[in-house]
Amino acid sequence: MIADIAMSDSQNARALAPRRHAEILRRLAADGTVGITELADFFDVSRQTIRRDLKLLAERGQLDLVHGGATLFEPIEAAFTERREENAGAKAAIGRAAAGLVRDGMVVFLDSGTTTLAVAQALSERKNLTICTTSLSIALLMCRQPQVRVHMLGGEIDPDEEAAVGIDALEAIRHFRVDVAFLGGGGLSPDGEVTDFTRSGAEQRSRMAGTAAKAYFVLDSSKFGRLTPLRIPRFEQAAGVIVDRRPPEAICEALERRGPVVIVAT
Amino acid sequence: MIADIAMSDSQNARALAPRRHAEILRRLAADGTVGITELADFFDVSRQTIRRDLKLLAERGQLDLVHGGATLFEPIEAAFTERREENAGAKAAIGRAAAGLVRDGMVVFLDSGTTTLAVAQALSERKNLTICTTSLSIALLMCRQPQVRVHMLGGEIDPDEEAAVGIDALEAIRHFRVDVAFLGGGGLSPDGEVTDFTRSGAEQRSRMAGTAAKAYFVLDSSKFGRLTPLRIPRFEQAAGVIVDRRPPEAICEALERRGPVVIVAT
DNA sequence: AAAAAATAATTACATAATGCAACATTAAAG
DNA sequence: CTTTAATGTTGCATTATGTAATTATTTTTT
Repeated sequence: MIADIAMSDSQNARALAPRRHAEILRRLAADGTVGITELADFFDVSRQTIRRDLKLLAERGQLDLVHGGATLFEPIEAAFTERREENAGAKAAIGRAAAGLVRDGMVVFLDSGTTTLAVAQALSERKNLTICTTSLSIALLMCRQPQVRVHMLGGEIDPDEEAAVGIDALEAIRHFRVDVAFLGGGGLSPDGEVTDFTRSGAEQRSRMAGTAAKAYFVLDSSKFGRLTPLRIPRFEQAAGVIVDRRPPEAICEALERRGPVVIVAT
Repeated sequence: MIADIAMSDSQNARALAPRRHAEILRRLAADGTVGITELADFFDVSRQTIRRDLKLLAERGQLDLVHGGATLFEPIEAAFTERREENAGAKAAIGRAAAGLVRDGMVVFLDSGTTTLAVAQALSERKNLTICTTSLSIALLMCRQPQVRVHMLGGEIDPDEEAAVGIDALEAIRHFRVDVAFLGGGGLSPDGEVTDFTRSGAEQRSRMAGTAAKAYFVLDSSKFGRLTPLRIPRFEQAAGVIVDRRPPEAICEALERRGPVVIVAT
C-alpha cells in the first residue's frame, strides 16, 4: 500500500468544465476571439465538448458564437478592436513584459491608453488581482475576468482617452495602496523625460508614480524623442520605463541618470 | 504507522478533515476551482470522502459544487449580459418616453441597468447634456457622443451590473446637482414599492432619488409584482415610474397613493 | 454566379466519468 | 469490549464527453 504514494497522476488531469470556461473567457479577453479547434487541442477534449461549452457561455451572454469559434460580446468588442492597429505587436510585447512584473494577488493601477490596455490583456493570466484604473475600456474588460476585483476611479470623462480625469480622479487616487502602477505618456523627450499632453494628465501620473510602491511608464517606440508640452513632475520617482526596443543611447543615459531603469520588452 | 515516516514532504497519509478543508479552500482561492479526483489523489482518500467534504463546505456556503469538483461561491443573480436581450422593444419605448422628459442642457443621472442603457441611447438626440452615471457601458456610450459631458462615479465595480457600487459611488453622488435621474430597480412589489437586490444598491438609488430635482424609476413589465429582498428607502421621493404598459390596477393605486405618478410609454 | 470542395454545426447514440445512497470497514474513545 | 464517527466499497442513476452520420455553412474553384 505504501508504494501507491509514489504513483503520480499520469493522464487523469482532464480539465473541469468551469476551468475550461474560465480559460475560454480569459483567452477571449486577451485575443478577442477563440477557435474551436485550438481550444479542443489545448484542453485535449473533442470539438463537440468545446461547442457545448461555447453554447453554454453564449446563453449566459458571455460571448458571441461565430462559425468556428466565438468572439467577444458585441459592446465590449467596440471598445476592444478600436485603435488597436498601430504598433499592435510592440504593445503586446510591452504588455507581456509588464505582466511579468506582476504577481498573483497584487494591487495594480492601470492608466488610460492603448499600451496600458495591452498590459491589461496580458494580465489575464494572473489571478486574484485588484485592478484600479481610470480607463472605461480597461474597467469593462477586467471586470469580466473571473477572480479580478476592479476599482474605477471616477471623474469627468475625457472623450479622447475614454477615461476619467480631473479632480475627482486625482482625489480618488489617494485612497489606494497600489503595488505596481503602469502609466502611459505622451512622449519620451531627448533629455530623458516622460512628457504629457495635458496638465491634469501630467499631474495625475505624477501622483500615481509617487503613490505606487513601484511605477512604470509604458511607451512604444513611436514615442521616442517626441516632444509634448507638459513635463510630468517628479517623474523620476518611477521605477522604470518599459519600451519595445532600446531608445537612442543619449535618451537612455539621460533617463537612467535620473533613476528609472529601462526595460526592453522582447 | 509506517507511512508517516515515508512521506515527510506532503501531508500525512490520513489528513484530518479540517486540514483537508483548509487546503481545499486554499486551492479554491488560488485557482478558482478544485477537482474531486485531484483532491482524492492528493490526500490519498477516496472520492467519496472528498465529496462529503465538498458537500459540507457547500452547505456552509464556502463554495459551489459543480460536476467533478467545486468552484468559488458566487451568489447567483441573472448576469447583466443575460438580461440585455430580453424585452428589447419595451425598453426602447421606455427609453423614448424618458428622453421626452429631458431638455437640452440638463444634468442627467443614469443608473446602471439595461433599461437605463436604453434611456441613454434615446438621449442621443439631446444636445449639451451632462451625463452622470455609475455604469461603465453608459459612460463609454455617451462619451462618444458629441456635445455630451460625462461624469463617471467611481467605486468598486460590480461584475454583474458592470457598474460602480459601494462607498465611493455613494459619496460621489453628493457632489452633483442633477436635474433628472433615471433609476433602475429589481422589482415593483404588489403594494406599490420599488425594490432592489442589494442593500448598497437600494441605498444608492434612495440617495439619488432624494438628490435629483426629479427622479424616475424605469421598469419594464417583467418587473411587475416581482419581489426582491430590499426596499428602497423613501422611494416615494421619486417623481414617477416609467413603464412599458400599465401595471395591475392594485399596484397603480398603491403607487400613486404614495406619490409617484405612473407614466406608460407607447 | 454557380458548382464543388472544405469546414463546421447538428443530431443521435455510445461510452466514460461522476454522483448518490446504502452498507461494510476501520479507527478512535469510553 | 462496545460504541461512535469517519472513511471505504459497491451498485446503480445521472451527467459529461466522445463518435459518427447527416445537414448547414463557408470557401474555393470554375
